[in-house]
Amino acid sequence: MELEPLYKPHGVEERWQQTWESEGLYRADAADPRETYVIAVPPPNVTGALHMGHALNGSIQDALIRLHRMQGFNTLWQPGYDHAGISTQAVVERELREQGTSRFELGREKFVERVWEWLHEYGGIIMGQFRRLGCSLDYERERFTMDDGYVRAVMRFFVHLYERGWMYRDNRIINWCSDCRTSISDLEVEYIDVDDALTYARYPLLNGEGSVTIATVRPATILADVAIAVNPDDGRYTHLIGKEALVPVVERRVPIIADERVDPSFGTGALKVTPGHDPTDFEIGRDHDLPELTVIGFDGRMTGDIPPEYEGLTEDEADELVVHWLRDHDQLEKRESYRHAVGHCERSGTRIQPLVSLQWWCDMKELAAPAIEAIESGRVTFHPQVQNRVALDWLKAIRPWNVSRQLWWGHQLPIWYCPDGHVTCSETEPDACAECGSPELTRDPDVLDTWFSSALWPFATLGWPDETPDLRRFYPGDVNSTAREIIFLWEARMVMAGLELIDDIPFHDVIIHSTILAADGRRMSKSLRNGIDPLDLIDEQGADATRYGLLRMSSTQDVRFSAQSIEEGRRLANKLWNASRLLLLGGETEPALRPSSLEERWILARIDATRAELERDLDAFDFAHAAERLYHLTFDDFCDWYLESIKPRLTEPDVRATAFAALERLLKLLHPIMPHVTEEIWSHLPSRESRLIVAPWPRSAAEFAGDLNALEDAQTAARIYRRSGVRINVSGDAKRIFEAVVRPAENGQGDVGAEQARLSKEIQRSEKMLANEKFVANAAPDVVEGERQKLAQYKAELDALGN
RNA sequence: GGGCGCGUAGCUCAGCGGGAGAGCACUCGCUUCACACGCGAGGGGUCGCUGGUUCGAUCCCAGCCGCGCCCACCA
Repeated sequence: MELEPLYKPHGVEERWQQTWESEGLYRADAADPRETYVIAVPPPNVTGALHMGHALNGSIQDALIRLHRMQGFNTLWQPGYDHAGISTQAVVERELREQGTSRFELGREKFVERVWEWLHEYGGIIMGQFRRLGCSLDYERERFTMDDGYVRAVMRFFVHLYERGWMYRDNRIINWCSDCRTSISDLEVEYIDVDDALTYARYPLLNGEGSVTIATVRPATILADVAIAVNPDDGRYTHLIGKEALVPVVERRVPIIADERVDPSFGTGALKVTPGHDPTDFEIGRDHDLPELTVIGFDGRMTGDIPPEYEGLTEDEADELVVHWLRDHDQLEKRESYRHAVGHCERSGTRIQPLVSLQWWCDMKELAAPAIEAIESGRVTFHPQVQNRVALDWLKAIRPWNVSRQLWWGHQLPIWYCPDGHVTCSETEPDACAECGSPELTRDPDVLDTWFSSALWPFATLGWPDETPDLRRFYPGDVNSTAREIIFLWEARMVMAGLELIDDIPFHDVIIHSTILAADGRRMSKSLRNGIDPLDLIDEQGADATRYGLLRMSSTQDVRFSAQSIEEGRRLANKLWNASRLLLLGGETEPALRPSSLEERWILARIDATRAELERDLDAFDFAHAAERLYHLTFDDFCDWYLESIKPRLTEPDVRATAFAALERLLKLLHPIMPHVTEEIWSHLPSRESRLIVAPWPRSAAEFAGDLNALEDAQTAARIYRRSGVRINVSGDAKRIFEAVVRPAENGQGDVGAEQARLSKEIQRSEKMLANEKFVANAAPDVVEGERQKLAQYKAELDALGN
């Protein structure tokens, strides 16, 4: 094969991806007795396409998987998809709308069929895109949160919780999205600052003169008022507690009650209580046994026991009408502009409507306790560590989870009702009501929150609830890597579910990776059009460059996308390619460790030291430093010093054999991050016993450790020569290296004076420090000793310059 | 309102108690027979501001200014 001077990833990468997969090298086998290393991929939405977050996370997980595969672990990287209830349903509904129909016209059964059809046609493309990134997932194991086995796991989980007594049905206030037409969990509500008007309305007091004024941003909800509440310690109002007031418009008599949840400093200090449409009011209402009136329906329009002119109005229209009424009746005190945070559905962007609704809830307290213990004891650790606290704070303040969704796409609740309203909970369809034996059963139409099934991912993908060999072998897993925003939605719930159902944590380490922001520092988003498609990067620069770049720019915090980092990766791939060409163009030689000189032992020591550092980096999930380290090992150590220094001797068989052996090790270290170019080069090397992807990770080479500083004399001589033009005396190995590395052309640009001045300055600084008695007395001995050595070094170099 | 984090070279970021670093960009010199997607040399920073601790502070502490994220039922 012709080795061109420019490495072209296109074609090469696809070829290796196909080879690796078709040779079964991604496969994990439960019968393989070696120690396991397991990662379950965060299942992407089945409707989605690869974005920057997936690409970074894929690079992270694949680096870990490939490292451990080479280290001899039985590695499993589990692939699959999430059915993504709301967004998938929304995608198909949009298509139906475009076709002039709707899911209601189709009916539930037909609609669900339609979703499956849509998915078969357009869904599930990301695994192909992960392949293009070079991700070594065991693709034959692909799972879907809606496949038959998985549905069984979800049903089992629900029934388990029901039987535990943690799953209950209750009329409570929920977050209603009138666009998605479903409730959503607290975690899916996004608070956005909104400019509203704060309306001050006078409520006349009954049996007496005067009125009490309340402030509200939602005048329409006045129609559902059932009380006025004041803080018991608010002296302005204590005399009113126990009295009654008249609600405007509907002229309802309501009590004035005391509750410490009322903030005296807000508005007038008097709160209109609307349990049907406000979470705080709902709590107050429950504690004071107040009725829960509803005046806004699931469609966002006015409804219920209201004056006829309000029926069917939108909330905004009703607001206006109420304000008119107040003005007409001289009960409008004032309106002022008011900016505050209002909950919106993070998916549709619609303003959340707090509504009282009959829903299924999961009490999380007892599930959370073992998860808290697991994190506090360190059995599960988040990286970076600060996230442990974040997760713990949430778990310790955990609230009931509204798990039912008013959708058609998802896992329908395993709940049946008989005509008498008895509840039967069963994994499979029951014949009769568990309580009264009635055969007339109706299944609850709701489906479960998507995250309910996601919580089972680490073990449902391995066959749970069956005791499969895979489950026994590959559970618990090792690592889970994900974005920060799903710590609560997913990570915490996987830990809870794993501990509850299998009595063991699902993984030991959770990597919370960077969010890659656009170059302008904002989130990448479709609407802002500031996103970058990772597939474009792969096409333009190659998967290796993309992987390297993403890891290089990653951090423990959010980062701006850096095109330069990807570019750096491309140059690294090209550099490796050309370094290999240098050796290969001289003909094949069997790799063998036969170092006969200082510089040869030195590069082996450098590679080994980098191996150890790299292992530490990856162990700490510090991918940026891992990438940086490999870059410098390749460019500086391997190419600029080692290859340059042995070039004149590249015809000697032992030098060549050693160089190939050193290159082998270099390729191995780089493979987890840049799998394709390394495998490609590897395939050109003589005597390959296996693919690089499954080649053994280099063992530590302690025998070369003593040669780590071996190059120093030659490096000092070269540096002085290049800067000053002065050739200082070196001998032996150092002289040979010097001659090989320094080119005659570099002569003539040196400036002796500048170099002398620089050294003199350093000497001055060092001498001043050492003359400080307090420094010598107080500083750590090794620091003082180090400073003395530096001074001696500077002086020696200055002497060498002929001073 | 509570919590967390960040402000270091033109850009993107490391460093986090003893000489201010990397990559890119910039300047200069090299058509060196692996690579000009290269090699060598260099310019560029009061390390957000103000105090404090220390022999010594970019690094620790306090306060301030600016930016970001998360959590939270203030109508």
